[in-house]
Amino acid sequence: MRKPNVTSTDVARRASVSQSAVSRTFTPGASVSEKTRERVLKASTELGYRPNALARAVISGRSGLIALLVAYLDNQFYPVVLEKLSRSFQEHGYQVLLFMTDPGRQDEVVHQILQFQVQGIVMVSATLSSTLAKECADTGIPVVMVNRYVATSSASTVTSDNIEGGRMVADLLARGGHTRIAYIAGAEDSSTNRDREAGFYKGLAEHGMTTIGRAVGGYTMEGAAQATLDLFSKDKVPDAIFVANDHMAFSVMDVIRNTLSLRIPEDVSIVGYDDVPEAGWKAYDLTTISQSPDRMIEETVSILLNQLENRAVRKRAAVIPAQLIVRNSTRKPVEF
Amino acid sequence: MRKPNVTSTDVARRASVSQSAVSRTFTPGASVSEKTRERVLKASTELGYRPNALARAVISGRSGLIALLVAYLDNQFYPVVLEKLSRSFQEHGYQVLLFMTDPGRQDEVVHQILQFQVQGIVMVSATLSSTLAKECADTGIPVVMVNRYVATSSASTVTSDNIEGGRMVADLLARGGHTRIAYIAGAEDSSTNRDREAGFYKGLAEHGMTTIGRAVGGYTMEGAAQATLDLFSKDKVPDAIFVANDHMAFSVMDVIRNTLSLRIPEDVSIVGYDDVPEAGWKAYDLTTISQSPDRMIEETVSILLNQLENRAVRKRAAVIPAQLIVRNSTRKPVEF
DNA sequence: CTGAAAGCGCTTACAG
DNA sequence: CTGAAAGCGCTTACAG
Repeated sequence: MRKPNVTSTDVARRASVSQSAVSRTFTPGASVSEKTRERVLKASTELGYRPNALARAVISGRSGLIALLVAYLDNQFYPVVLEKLSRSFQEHGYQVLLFMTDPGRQDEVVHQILQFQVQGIVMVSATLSSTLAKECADTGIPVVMVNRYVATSSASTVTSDNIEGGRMVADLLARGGHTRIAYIAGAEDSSTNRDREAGFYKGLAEHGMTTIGRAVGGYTMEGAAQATLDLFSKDKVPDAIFVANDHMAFSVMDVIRNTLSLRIPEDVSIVGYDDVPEAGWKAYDLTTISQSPDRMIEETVSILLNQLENRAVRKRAAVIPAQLIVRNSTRKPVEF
Repeated sequence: MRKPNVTSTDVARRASVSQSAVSRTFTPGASVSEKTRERVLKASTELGYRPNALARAVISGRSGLIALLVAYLDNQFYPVVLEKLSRSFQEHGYQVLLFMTDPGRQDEVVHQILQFQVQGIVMVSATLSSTLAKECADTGIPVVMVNRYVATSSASTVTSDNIEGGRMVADLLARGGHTRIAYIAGAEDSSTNRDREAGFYKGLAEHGMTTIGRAVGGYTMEGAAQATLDLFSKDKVPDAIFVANDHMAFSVMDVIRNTLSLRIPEDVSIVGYDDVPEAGWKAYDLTTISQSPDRMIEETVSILLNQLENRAVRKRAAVIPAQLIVRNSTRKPVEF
């Protein structure tokens, strides 16, 4: 037996009150007498009534929906962020509309998003074309990009202090006595890669050093494996590699140990970036930089909710301090 | 400059047609002349009109929303499933509403879900109380539980053939010449654990064998680490362990190698379940059972969409064949 | 093919 | 506090 959808009118009839009274009962802060409220609640339970959130959204202009755009989840950093973000929005009374985007097809997806009257958009490691960013801004929908930075955009950004993070890695490797340092890049066009690399070179320069090699892994494990082989096919092989993120670093470590039969950290030190859960697993025990996902999420939610409540607020760019996590994939600096 | 929301009426006015004509232009299959359509489209572009999907949902009774309930994402199996499911629903024209649930608070969450008039619910490794399952059934909202099975429920289920999977593991270990075999369980009350364990014992029995020990890891890495220490603190230590899932198996392997200083597979063989991406990483190279997530997702989407289109369809229980993936965490059977 | 009109389920001034 | 009424943006018979 399938119940036809129960509406506020049905409840009103049963409780012998007006439809408005039913609506008020389910509107926090609306004025209803205790007696009316009780009758409405009783009738609602009996009929199995549940307010239609969609109709409410249409009339109130507040959908309670936040769109979350994610490009891929194989790098464990994203599930972590996704889970924390979702929980946080839920706790604040918002629902999360999830969109998996393909690079390049993001604009198409955003069109769908806008149809659903989302109140805000969070993009994780994905960037919005400037046209679309403007479109959102015009519509008054705040956009926060997490882990990516686009200068021209009207969107807010939340990123780790990638430049400082890169610098810290350089410092650790330099003080560890490494002399043949290499870098494995992520996607060349990503702001995270640019900043981590820039900070890394800056940090090396402070020690009067530079890299002996560079290869591009494109943020994939396969790319990183190939990049590693490339670096070790040269005359001068690295004694330390900074890999643009942990996800690639695991692949680099596997190749170094299993294909090249070298020891970590005795022959080569490896440093990653992100401090994803696997970095703490003993098989890798990877020295890395924590992006402090908790703080990133906190900032993201706070920026977005602020903009929802006070539409005058301008975009913001939050930079979360980087934190060095020293494990055993790197030789210890002498001072340690 | 913030555009006020553009509505179909605005477009109608600009295009000098009726509001109905605008609506029809955006309704696939509705009858509009080419001339009208063009005028509407032109006006829409000029004004930046986008149909309000929420209003459409209210009137048509089809929200186009599917709720996805996930309990946690730290086991990489879930992000994989989540990503594939989302993409598949998107491709079929549905949007995904994501809910992270806490065990025990699932009913509360489902109440919110129902308010959003979702057309279907997919629960990944989460179970619905029977009360709530009935509530959904009454409302005519199909529910599919992935990776969990509840006999009494009116929900459809999609699971790996966990019994056969467990049996295959037993067979592999028995034929590998192991004589002191142990089992590390997941959450005792989960159907996946029950079935994997039952199949495992059944398979051992076929070889006239049984286990020498059993410990409970509760599907967490910490629990699995402790379970491993417990098993190795007995007089008779295992030479093979079947761990209820890969996520725990990684922790087991770390403890065996780093804390107990034993070799895998020379001293102990390890088998997991799920074939998550990390199982293929060389540092673990874990023998495991693939749940064939692609096929699980395919079944899930197909069951749900079928029920949406033809409400007469009853619940279904799909069982996906298990597939043994032999890597190097296990001693090879003599026949190999 | 087209427009006027009714209606989806709700919120929210408005007047009492 | 309460109800009648207008209205959110849309779809969909209905009559032409």
